[in-house]
Amino acid sequence: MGRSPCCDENGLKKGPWTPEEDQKLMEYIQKNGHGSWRALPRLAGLNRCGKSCRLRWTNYLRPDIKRGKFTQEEEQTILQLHSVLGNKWSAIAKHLPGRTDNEIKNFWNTHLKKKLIQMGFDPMTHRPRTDFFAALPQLIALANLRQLVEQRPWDDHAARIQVEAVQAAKLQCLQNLLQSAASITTTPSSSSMNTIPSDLGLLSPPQMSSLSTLPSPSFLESISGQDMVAGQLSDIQIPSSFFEQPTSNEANQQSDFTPKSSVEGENGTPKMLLSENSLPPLADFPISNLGDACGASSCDGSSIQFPSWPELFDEQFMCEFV
DNA sequence: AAGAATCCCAACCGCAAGTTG
DNA sequence: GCAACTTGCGGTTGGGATTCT
Repeated sequence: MGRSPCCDENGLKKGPWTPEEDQKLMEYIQKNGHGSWRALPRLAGLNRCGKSCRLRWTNYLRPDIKRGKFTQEEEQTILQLHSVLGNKWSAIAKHLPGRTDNEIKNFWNTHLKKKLIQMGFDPMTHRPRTDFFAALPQLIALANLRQLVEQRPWDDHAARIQVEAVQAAKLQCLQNLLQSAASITTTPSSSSMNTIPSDLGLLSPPQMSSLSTLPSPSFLESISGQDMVAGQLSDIQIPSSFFEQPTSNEANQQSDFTPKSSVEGENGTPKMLLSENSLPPLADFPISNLGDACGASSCDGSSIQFPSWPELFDEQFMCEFV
């Protein structure tokens, strides 16, 4: 179970701070500074561990702390900094005077992250989500709901959503297969024909451009009927990096967003990562789950089971693609 | 009105980096 | 160089508040 909690030692108090404790801590620090946090509780007459005192001070009692709702400007700043720095909350907090890393982290986890996901963006990369199909059932359900509300028969617009979705699913699948083929030529010992490792490299830019009809935020916006996703868009601005090709700096940052275990092979040699000029991976979507209400993210680095060719591609589609 | 579900955030946990002797 | 100690950081959680059914 790991080491025992520091505050369990000597029966030190845990949990919410009382106003009396706050008062003691504040008075002591204002008088003497915090000095050694470990020694502070004893000197201040508090039955807490130093760590608890430090957190209470830095996250709550510090006089320069700004409380209350985050402003639009702060929200914008957090989004921009997060797109560059990732989950470096303390670094982000340095750019927001009066805000603590904990507060920013909470705000991110409870508000901004959800907004980005709802808008179809990957909150870690700040780029359009590649597992958009995970949200497809919800989108279709919403389209249905809208139809019910308006008491109208299923209209062309909603039908078009389904057509586009199927088309995009096919493109997605095709890309996976192309990746598979590429991996076979480069890694002969790789997995079986029907199991595509999701950490493969990407298609080259020309190949990618041929798949550029895959869903984008504008697509999401278009299928929203101007009121579904657009409602979310109205109160949040899209970070400037969303539709740009990644810069080399961004590519370097990628390692911050990716758990080391999924980046490095067992012997520590790096597996194929995003190339500097590539778009984000499109292969994270488990096709076999199409139509299921999936979780918020499917970027789990696991393998993807593929259905057989005939199930997915009719001749007409292949002709269109070719 | 009441119970269930969800949201929110203060606080905790544990790891890693930095410091000291 | 090394071990012990301290501090900082990011992820996670418990439980109160709020909303939904």
